[in-house]
Amino acid sequence: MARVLEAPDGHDFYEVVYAFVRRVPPGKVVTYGQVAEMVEEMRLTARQVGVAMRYAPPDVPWQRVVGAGGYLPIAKRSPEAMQRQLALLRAEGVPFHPDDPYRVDMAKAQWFPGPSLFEPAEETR
DNA sequence: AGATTGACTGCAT
DNA sequence: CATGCAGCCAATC
Repeated sequence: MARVLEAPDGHDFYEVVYAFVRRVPPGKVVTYGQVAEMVEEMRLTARQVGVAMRYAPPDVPWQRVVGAGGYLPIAKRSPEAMQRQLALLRAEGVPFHPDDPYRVDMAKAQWFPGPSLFEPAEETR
């Protein structure tokens, strides 16, 4: 049976991940792997970020975290959640590939943080 | 303490 | 291009 991981208490890496994701501006996205790298000192893996997103508080824009290459890996686990994410992203104006409506155009939509995770976003070229 | 699971990823087939 | 699988780390049992 698939066990459900308990929601984190809130004093671990989850909070750091949430703080980072909250900085992703509307219309932009980051990848699970990217977030893991940003919090590199904590030795996170993309999977852990996924778990963190699953239990993300309401104020965290979880939909702005996508899979590598702009795909939505959540599709395998939960097609419904994928549809919701898709709708939210489109509503924000996130660009998708013209020939693949299920794939985010990372070249245009990927967001990169400033030098510090807590610094305001810097201009993305 | 060992096995299992999970909003992942990259390489192999 | 589609599947499969091992590696990744923390939480659970």
